[in-house]
Amino acid sequence: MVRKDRVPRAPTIYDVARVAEVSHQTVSRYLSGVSPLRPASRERVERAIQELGYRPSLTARALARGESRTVVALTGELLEVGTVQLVEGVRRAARAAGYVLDVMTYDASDPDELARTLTSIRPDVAGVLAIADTDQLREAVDRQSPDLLVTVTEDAPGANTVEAHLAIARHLIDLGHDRVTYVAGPRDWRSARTRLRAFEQAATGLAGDRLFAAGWSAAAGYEAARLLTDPTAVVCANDQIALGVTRALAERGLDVPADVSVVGYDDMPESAYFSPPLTTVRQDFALHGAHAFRRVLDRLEPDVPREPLPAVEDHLIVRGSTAARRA
Amino acid sequence: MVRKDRVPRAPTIYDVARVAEVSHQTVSRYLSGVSPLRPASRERVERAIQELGYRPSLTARALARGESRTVVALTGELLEVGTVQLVEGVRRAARAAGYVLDVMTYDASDPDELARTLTSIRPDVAGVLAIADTDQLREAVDRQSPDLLVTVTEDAPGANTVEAHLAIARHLIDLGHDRVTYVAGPRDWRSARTRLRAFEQAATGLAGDRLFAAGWSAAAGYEAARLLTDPTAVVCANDQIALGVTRALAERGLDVPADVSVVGYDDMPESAYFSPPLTTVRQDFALHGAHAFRRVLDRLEPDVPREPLPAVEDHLIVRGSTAARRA
DNA sequence: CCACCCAAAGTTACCGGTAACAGTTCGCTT
DNA sequence: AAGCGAACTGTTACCGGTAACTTTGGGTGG
Repeated sequence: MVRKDRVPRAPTIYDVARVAEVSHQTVSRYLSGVSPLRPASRERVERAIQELGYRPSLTARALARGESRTVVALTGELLEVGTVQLVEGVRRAARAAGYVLDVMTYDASDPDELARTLTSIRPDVAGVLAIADTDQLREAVDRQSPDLLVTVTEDAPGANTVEAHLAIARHLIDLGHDRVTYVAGPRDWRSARTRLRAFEQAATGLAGDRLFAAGWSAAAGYEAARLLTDPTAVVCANDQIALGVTRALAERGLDVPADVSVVGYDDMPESAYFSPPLTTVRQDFALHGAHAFRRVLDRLEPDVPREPLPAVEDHLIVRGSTAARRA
Repeated sequence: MVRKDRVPRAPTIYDVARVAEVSHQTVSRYLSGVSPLRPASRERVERAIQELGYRPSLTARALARGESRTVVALTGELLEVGTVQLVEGVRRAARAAGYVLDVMTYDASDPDELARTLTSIRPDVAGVLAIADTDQLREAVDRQSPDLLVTVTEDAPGANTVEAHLAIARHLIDLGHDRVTYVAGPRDWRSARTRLRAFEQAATGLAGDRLFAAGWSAAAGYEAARLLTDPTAVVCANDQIALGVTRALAERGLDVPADVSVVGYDDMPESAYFSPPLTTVRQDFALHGAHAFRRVLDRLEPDVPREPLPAVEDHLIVRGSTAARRA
C-alpha cells in the first residue's frame, strides 16, 4: 500500500473514459480502431488520452486477448556466431510489428538444458523462433511443442547462398587455385550443411577436402586446420573459422595469401582489420533477421497482407587474404 | 472461436482447484508458498498440478500483482562492444531470479531515437538497466524516467579495473617500454573514461599520449591510430580497437610486436587467434552482468537477503602482441 | 407521424491470477 | 464437552483490458 501511494498508478481506460465522459468500452474501441466513433466522442477521447498521458497496459491486453505479443528467440551460445546480428535483425523486425522478442539461450553442451529451457518457455508466447538452427534444437522442439516452431534457415526464400558461393568459386578459379579445401561449420547445424552444399554445387571444378569444424569459433577453425593437406586455398563457413585457420597456417610457416588463400563468410565488422584483411561474403543480417521474423508473422497473422521483403543479396568482398596461386 | 477450439486452453488454477477439490485460492497459496497447506490438501494440489501439467500464467500474475517481472536492458549498437556478452550475463542472472530481460537497442547516431525508445518502454516494466553507459543515455533517462534507472559501470563494487591496468603497466615496464600511448574508447562513455582513469592511475611512470577513439570498433581504432606518434607500446580500451591499431601500424610498415607492442582489453574469443595473438585482459562478462543485475534486484526487492556475489577479477593474459622494447 | 433499422455507445462478463477478509476446522485447555 | 485461538480454507473483489450482448438515439420509409 505504501508502495501504491508512492508510485502513482498509471492511468487506465477507465480514467480516460471518466475524463472523456464516455464508457470505457468506447475508449477501447477507439484504441482498437474497429467500429468508428462519432467525431465528437472521438475527439474527447483523444484529448483525454493526451491529457492523462494514457498508455495501454500490454499485460492486461495480453490477458484479455488470451495471447501475448511476445516471440521467443531460441539460440545456443549467443557469442560465437553471427547470431547476435541475426537476433538484432529479428528484434528490429519484431518491434516494428509490435512484438517483443525474448531471447532465450541454452548451453548446447548440456543435453538436458535444451529440454529444460523449452519447458520453461511461457506457454502464452505467440511463437518461438529457432535462431540456432541445429538438429538438436529442431528435434527437441518437434517433440515438445511442434505447434509453435518456425526456424531460421538459409534456404529461406530470398537467400542467395548459392550465388555467393559461386562468386567465391569464380574468384578462386580466376586466381588459378585448384586444390580448395572447404571448412564447414559444425555438422549438426543446418546452415553449416546448407553452406557446404552451396559450395559443392558452386565449386564443381575445384578438387579438395571437405572438413567440419567443431563449432563456429576461431578455436574450432584452428583445430580443424590440423587436418589440412596442402591446399592452395581454404574456404571457411564463417569469418571466425577463417581466422583460426589463418592462425594455424601461420604457425605452420605458411603465409596467407602468398602460400595459401583464405576466404571467410559473414563479413564480421573486424574482418577488414585482420592480418591480412579477410576476403569474405557480406551478409545483410538485419534483412536476414527481418525475413526470419516475417515467417513467424505470416504464421501468427496469416490474414494481414504485407509487402514482400526485398531479397537478400549476399556478395563477395575481396580483400587481402586471397591472391593468385603461387607459381 | 475456431481458434479457441483448436488450441486447447492451458489449465488454470481453477482447473487445478476443481481436480484437487479445493478452492482456487488454496492453489494460489500453494504456488506462492505463503501460509502452509495441510499435508492432505498440499498433496492433492500437487497431484492435480502434475496431472494437468499446469503452468502459471505470467501475464495474469503480472496484472494481478500490478508489476511485471520484466527488466529492460537498454543499449545502443549491440554489435560493436563486449556488450553482447554483458547482456548475456545479465540475462542469465535475470532469468535465475525469475525475471525476463527485454533488450532494447537504439541507434545512437540518431539523437531522437533514444528519446523515442525511452518513451516506448512499457510503463509496467520493473526496471531499466542501461548497458551502454553513455552520457547521452544517462541524461535522457534522468530526464524522462529517473525512477527506474540503474546503470552498469565498472566502478561497480567488486570490479578491479585499476588492478588490471596495473598489471598491464607492470608488464610493459618489465619489457622496457617507456613511451606508451593509451587509445581510449569514445569520450562520452563512462566505462571508457573509467578505463582511461584506471590506466593513468596505474601508469604514472609511463609517458605517452592519450587518444580517444570514435567508437569501440576496429574501424575506430584504425582511425585513431593516425594520431600515433612513435610510441613503443599502445594500450587500447578494448580488443577491437587494438585490432584496428595493429592493422594501421602494419600498414605503416611497423611490426607488432617487434617495433611496437599492443595491448587490448576484454579478451574477445577471437583475440587469441589474431596475428599476432593479442595480449589483453580477460573479463568475466557473465559475472559482470550478474553484478549489474544484482544492483537492479537490490532495488526491486530490497528486503530479500542475498549472498554477495564473488568479486570480479579481470586479469592480464600475455600473448604475442607484446614483446621487449627493441634495442 | 410512427414503426423500424442501424450505427454508436453502454453494460456485463471474463481473461487468470492475487489480496483482503470471512468462515471453518482442529487441537488443546479447562 | 464446551471454549478458544491458531491454522487452514473459502468467498468476493480487483488488476486493466477485450468480447458479446443490450440499449439508446437519430434517420428513413410507409
